[in-house]
Amino acid sequence: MPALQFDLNVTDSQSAARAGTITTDHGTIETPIFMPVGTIGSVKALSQQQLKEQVDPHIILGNTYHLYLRPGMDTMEAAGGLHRFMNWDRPILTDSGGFQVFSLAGNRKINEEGVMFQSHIDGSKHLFTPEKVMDIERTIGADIMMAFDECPPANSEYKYALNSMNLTHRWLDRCFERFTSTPDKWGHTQNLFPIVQGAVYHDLRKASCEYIASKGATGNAIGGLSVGEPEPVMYEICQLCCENLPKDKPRYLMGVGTPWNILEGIALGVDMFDCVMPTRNGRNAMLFTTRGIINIDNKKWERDFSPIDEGLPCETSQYYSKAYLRHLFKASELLAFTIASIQNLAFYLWLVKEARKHIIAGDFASWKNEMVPILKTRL
RNA sequence: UCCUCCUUAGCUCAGUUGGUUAGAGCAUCUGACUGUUAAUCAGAGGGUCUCAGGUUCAAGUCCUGAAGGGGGGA
Repeated sequence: MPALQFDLNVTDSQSAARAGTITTDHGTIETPIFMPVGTIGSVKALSQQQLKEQVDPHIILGNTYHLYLRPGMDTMEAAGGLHRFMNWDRPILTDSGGFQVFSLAGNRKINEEGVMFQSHIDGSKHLFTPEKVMDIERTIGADIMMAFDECPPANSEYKYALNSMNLTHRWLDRCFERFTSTPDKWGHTQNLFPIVQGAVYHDLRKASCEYIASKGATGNAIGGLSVGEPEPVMYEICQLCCENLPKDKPRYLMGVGTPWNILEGIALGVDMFDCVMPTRNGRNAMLFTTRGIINIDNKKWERDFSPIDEGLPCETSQYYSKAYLRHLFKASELLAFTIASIQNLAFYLWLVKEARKHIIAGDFASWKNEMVPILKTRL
């Protein structure tokens, strides 16, 4: 079965930004792309219909750790995979759960074999190995499966980062071994993306990129960023990684970020992004708009009956006023979460689409430099 | 027009045998949130302790009276 295909359409003349097309069995993805996070088989607060009609993302995320714990693989198997279970016919990418095992699980023991951890739901003990994670991601039916990695904190010392990176590389070998020896589970092609680690150390990052590139995967990810390091460091490491990863394969910067993080990432050569920020912050009353950031909880919006974001081509953003949305938040109405999530996701998708247009037009970098201060503005 | 209970933050209420600067929850306001354990978390503002006297070194707390309110009895 043909693997995922990446066609590089245009490269920006002013920066390392590029526009491409990823083709999967569940449809094409135009890059650069932002992928909404749907951890447990749902982009929180949105129905699949709302997601398609109001946000229209080419691809969404699911999470191995969360889906494995609930509903569990028996149900996933019986459902015929996540696409059928949630009735989503576009591509799905699954994070491997490495991030969760290290950031969430209370008790965990890591060794060469894998990670022993306790469920945050009922405290039950589980073992994740690279092989097991591959099996789970096969069963979920992800179009893009992420390798099982260790995500060390930003302030890791060199020795820890080195050992962690080497372990991630050895686990990567095992991921590929399992991946290549098992068939696509549900009739569509599945891909495995490896993840660069190495914390903030240049030599480690470079070595990791080379190792990851040697696997010849259909796409590559940059992990271990936006985990507490200063923004300039994040950009610096991101640039180093982009320069050392294959040009002809999509590059995925995991977990990033703010709207300006995304534009800066695109300028450095990143093609794919995901982040909980638009949905989580949206549920906490923070709106990302074409004019800047709004805390819709603030009293200043109490009688502002203008549309939520006049500059955004999204029906929901025009249909409801700021004052009404503020009222919904103040009254703890569930509709608030839906509207805010639609606004933020539609804005993120609009942002990467605009970026793509400007890359193709050849003026991405100068457009980006104009946009960043606007995106950071507090309204 | 007899008895009894109550009155403390916007709301509902804690406040010890009188003893630092009268507290909580909710509400309000303001932040935070980056491969989702998050409709979460943090901070701030807000009080003539119903009013008027009195006792005391010291009164939200004890005494007297008034006002408003709840309950009960002729």
